[in-house]
Amino acid sequence: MNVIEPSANQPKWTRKPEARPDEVLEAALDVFAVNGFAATRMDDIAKAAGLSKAAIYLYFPSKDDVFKALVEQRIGVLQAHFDTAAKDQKRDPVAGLRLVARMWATSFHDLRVAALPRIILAEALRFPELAEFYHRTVIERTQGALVELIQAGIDAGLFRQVEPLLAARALVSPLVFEILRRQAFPSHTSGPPMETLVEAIFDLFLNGIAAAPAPNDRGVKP
Amino acid sequence: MNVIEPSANQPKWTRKPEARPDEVLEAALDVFAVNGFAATRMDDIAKAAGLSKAAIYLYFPSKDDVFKALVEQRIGVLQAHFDTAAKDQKRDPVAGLRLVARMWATSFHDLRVAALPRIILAEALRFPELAEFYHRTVIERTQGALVELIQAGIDAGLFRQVEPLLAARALVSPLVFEILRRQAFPSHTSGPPMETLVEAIFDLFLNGIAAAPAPNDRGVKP
DNA sequence: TCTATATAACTGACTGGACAGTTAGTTGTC
DNA sequence: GACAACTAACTGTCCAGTCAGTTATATAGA
Repeated sequence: MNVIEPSANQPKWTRKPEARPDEVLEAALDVFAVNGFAATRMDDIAKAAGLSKAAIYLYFPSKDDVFKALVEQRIGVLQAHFDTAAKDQKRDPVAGLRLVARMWATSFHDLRVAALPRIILAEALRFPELAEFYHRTVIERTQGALVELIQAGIDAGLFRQVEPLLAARALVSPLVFEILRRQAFPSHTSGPPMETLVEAIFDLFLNGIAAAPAPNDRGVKP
Repeated sequence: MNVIEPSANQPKWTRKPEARPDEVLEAALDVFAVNGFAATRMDDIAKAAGLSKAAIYLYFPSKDDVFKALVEQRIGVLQAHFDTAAKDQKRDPVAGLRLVARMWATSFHDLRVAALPRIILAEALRFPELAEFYHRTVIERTQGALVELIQAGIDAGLFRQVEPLLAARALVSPLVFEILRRQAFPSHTSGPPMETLVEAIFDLFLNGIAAAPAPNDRGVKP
């Protein structure tokens, strides 16, 4: 929560005005992440950005639009990561899947960004187009990449003949679940750090889809 | 969305007044499920219950309390199912786990009830005590039951030496995920009905934790 | 280098609508 | 006629969005 302050006192807009929209979005992310959408006041965002509420309306037509712009900004970046990385790895499906899982963890290392999926979920009814956008840009693409990798693994005889889409969700859902869980129940967030957890989830997943003699069988007691 | 109407027209309170709180909660469930918490007006609930807004305040002190009462009412029932069933099945962990998964599907067959987890997730920040209550009554208990079953399975040599808590979440999360997904992205809800999906998810899960020669290996192509 | 003027960036104070919660009074029942 | 069940209309507050005005910057002319 970095409130932007014009150094100490006087010069009120020495900062470059063309940076303003991004500053507003940065502040908005801080505030939305803590309060969710509905409970966030434009005044809060303004204060966090070191501006007055009216100034925000110079750059964004409405509160809704601030939120949409924020999501598009952060999600665009995130999603680009995913599918370039996935494409690179078509040769080695296991490595590809592991990479996607790890990127997931690092992408959501910023807790403010991790709050976005929760907020979108919460506001999906109010912003069907936004939900649709998120689905198209993030969910479908990630899913698509995973499905391809899993299918490649099946074709190569590395994985069992599972339903790829189902398997993709089996990998993603514990990760999403964990993110949501940590936010909704902050008092029950003991346990290993995200990175370790991702490895464990991935191992379990891999064992679930691995062809008969599990290639990764540490933990098995014969 | 069954609006309660005093049959046709006149007799305005021939209904038993002691049924009123439950009628209000029933109506509230209808409305909250569609609109979420914040966007639901007390007038909406009142209308759905065939009452005036003021009448609701005769039975509940505030909107928050209506919501809390609703959650407690619906969740209490749901959770009772889970752990009795789980206790019965300690002898056969696989059957026990399968039963819990299936009960899950049937419990959330009522789409209005399925909306509750989403709403709680959305409002967790606003109602930390409610989130806490939900965690205690639903999450911890379900998790506890699953962990016991999984541990029993490991002890019996049926399952690999996995982290039981992690495995429990690996089973639950795709189910929760599916429920949330269907609500947030109603336009992308093709695919098999919940029941079929639960079976598929369960099979995949079972393969993930099964001891070396998978006891359930339909789907494997040698 | 020093005003003067134009204009860009911004703000304080306001408006209007929505809605949770209240109250004074009405309608029905026994 | 006494009491329970209920309601219409009101109150107060909160907040998104607006607007009339203020403060800084850029440019120009002297």
